Parts: sequence; C-alpha cells; structure tokens
Amino acid sequence: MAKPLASLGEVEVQILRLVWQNQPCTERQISDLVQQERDVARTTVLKTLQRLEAKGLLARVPDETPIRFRAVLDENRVLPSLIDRFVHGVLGGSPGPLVAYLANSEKLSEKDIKALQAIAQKIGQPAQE
Amino acid sequence: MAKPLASLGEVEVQILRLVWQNQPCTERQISDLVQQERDVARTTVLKTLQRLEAKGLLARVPDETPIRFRAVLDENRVLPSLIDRFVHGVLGGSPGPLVAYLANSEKLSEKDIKALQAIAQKIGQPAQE
DNA sequence: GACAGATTACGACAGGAGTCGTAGAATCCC
DNA sequence: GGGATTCTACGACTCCTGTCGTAATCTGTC
Repeated sequence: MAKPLASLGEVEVQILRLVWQNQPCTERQISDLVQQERDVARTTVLKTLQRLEAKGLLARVPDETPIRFRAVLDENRVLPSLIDRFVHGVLGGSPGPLVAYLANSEKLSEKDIKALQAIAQKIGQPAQE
Repeated sequence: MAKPLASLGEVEVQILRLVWQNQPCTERQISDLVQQERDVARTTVLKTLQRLEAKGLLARVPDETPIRFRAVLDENRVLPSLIDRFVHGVLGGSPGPLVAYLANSEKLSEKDIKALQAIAQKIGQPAQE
C-alpha cells in the first residue's frame, strides 16, 4: 500500500529534491543550497525539513551530531505520484496536454528525446490507423 | 508576456475546466457538474467561481439574469503555464520525469501517441525550418 | 403586492504551507 | 570553566484555498 503520499508545497519539493541529490545531508547544507535559489531564513529550511520528516518523507540518520537527513522514498517513487496527482487534479486525467507541452519544450535532453522515440516506437507497434 | 497567472487550487482548476467545456455557463450548471465528482455545497462553487473571477480567469457575460461565466483565457493558454509551473516547481525544470511518466502511462490516446511520434520525429531531425 | 424559490453576496473558519524570531541545548575553543 | 558558535525546537503569523451558513436580492406567479 503505497501510502497516499501527503501533498507537498513548492519549497517542500525543492528541499526534498536537494536531499535526494545530497543525502544524507545536514540542515546547513540544504540551507546553503536553497539560499542559492531563494532568499529564506535557515529556520524556514529546518522547519520544512521537519515537516517533511513528519510526513514520513525524510528520516534522520541515527546518532549523528549535526542531524543528517536522508530520504525515505526514492525520487523514482515520489515523482511519478506527484505527476500522477497533477495529471488527475489539473489536467483532468488526460496526459494529452503533457504531450503537447513536451512538443513545445526546448529543454528536452538527448536522453529525453531518445526516451520519447522509444515510447513512440514501443507504443507505435500495435499501431494501426 | 502573459501576466503571471495566479496560482490555482485543485477545485479551482476543476471548475475552470468545467467552464471551458460548457461556457458560457451558470453557477447552477457548474455546481451540478462538480457535484457529480465531489460533494460540495453550491455556495462553495459560487465562491470559487468568484475567486476565479477575481483572478481574472473568468468573466461574466453582461446583462444575463442568472449570471453566466465564460473563461477569459483559453485552456491552451492556461494549461501550458500550469504545466510549466509544475515542471519548474516540482521537477526542478527538467521534463525528463514527464517523459518517463508518459512511458508508463496507459492512458495515452491514439492522438497522443501520434503526437509523441511526431515529436520524436521532428526532434530526431536536427535541421529544419 | 406578496410570497416562494432561486440567485448572489458576505463574512467566517479551518487546515496547509511558507516564513521567522527567539530561546534553550549542544559544541567548540581558548 | 566560560564565552562564542552552532544547532534545534517552539511557537506565532500570514496567505491561500476549501467549505459553508446566512442574509440580501431578484424573479416569477397568484
């Protein structure tokens, strides 16, 4: 039972991403990184870290003096859920707009394009028209 | 540049979608539709309609007795912005996870697949235009 | 004109998320 | 040991969104 996964705010997701990329990490590390992108007090970061912990998304590494956090769930588990929620809540369940979005996206990496082609290929198989 | 586009809550987006599909429409119509999906009081719907109006996303058709609302912005304008915001806020700017998501999506319509293939095709070939 | 019913506006409250200030606790360094 | 630093926990606010209740308005019908 993949627990519902509490809803996440923007800062929460940002911090969660940072933890994924740097875990296990201290509040200080995260604060420094966050502050490169937005101007917030360290207590805000800590608070967010705590909320994330309360939501079961982060955990503390035991017995470390400056507390270090690590993610409980892999991003490959969380992101899809978040996307799914977005697709259902905002797009009404249809991924169509996403496809259109990607079509106009200029930020597709080589890898993304490859993946897209693979999808098209794969799904195109049973195709008929 | 299009104005920032106020942030939207889940119910707000849902109602906005309903308006897009039925505009111009009355609060009653929307309420009936919304209530097919979630149990809310009509005043809640009206309030949401008003907030959407305050955000500049809906407008009233002039001089109609039961007020009728219509969308100020086309969904083809709003959805991409919302997706973009999501990609930046949640995915950190990379559409990669979206691609992965689509790869596992079972809900792709024929049209979506076609579009996907077109994208893959188009991008697959560097020079054009 | 008066009443019933529908429509709309107002105001209120709750919970979540972002944001901090402050202060107590733990550490470090003479 | 004691002061300087750093780390943490609390508690407090504000804003946004969801959710209504209630009251004021408007409409159509006897």
